[in-house]
Amino acid sequence: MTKIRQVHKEAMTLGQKIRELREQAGLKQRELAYQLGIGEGFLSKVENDQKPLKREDLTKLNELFKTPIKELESLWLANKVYSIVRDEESALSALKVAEEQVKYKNLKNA
Amino acid sequence: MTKIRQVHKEAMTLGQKIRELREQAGLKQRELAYQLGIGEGFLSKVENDQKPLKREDLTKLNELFKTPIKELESLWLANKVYSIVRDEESALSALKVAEEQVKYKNLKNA
DNA sequence: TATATTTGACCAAAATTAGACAAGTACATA
DNA sequence: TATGTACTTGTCTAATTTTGGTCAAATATA
Repeated sequence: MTKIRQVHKEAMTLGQKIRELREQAGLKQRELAYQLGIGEGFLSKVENDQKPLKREDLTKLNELFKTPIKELESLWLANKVYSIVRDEESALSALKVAEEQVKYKNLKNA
Repeated sequence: MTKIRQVHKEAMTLGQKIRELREQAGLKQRELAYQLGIGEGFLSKVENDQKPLKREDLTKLNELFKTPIKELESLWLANKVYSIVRDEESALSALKVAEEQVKYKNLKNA
């Protein structure tokens, strides 16, 4: 059994994911925005990753779209992380270090 | 030629690094704190990664200790990242996603 | 008992968040 | 061409968070 290499692994962001879900559900921005209790302009920015979404809203999205909540949360957190390393020269090495720290911590309280 | 596995790769934090440098230079906290223009209590927190250091202070540290500035900056940034993913369940996957995003961005403006 | 370090409580100032709102685009089509 | 619909974007703002500490008291440590 050969392992298939993932050739084009998409670097999906939360905004892209939300847009995808919304379109699959056939909703307009205004409709989804209404469900979330925000304005359509704001949702547009969220989908373009120009504004972060409140964390609680992930739950609402999850109820609407029945997508694995872990995925949304992971993308949400990734956006936060990315926004602080985005224009840093040492972005990649910092991420590696942080990763080690997380792993190390997980070991300790395992 | 066999690849040697790194058995105990140190997950060094900025605080640990600063303490190491300070002790190697034979300085007391109060002395280094004075050089940096901060109180000893604050430096203690910095060394224990309970408070972040101002970024400019990295430069001062670098002048004092002649350590590669990139390393300090990377650790400094890593601390910021770690502080936001620290108690998140999806910390690791979020870091992976963020990493992909950084790589993707680097590709684009390469 | 000194000396060194840690910790908790507190704080002002600065930055970020979570939006609203209006104006601007894009695009289809009557 | 004009019009409508969907989306984007710039500017503004109040409220909240974070930053960058201080100081005194509590703990090591020698």
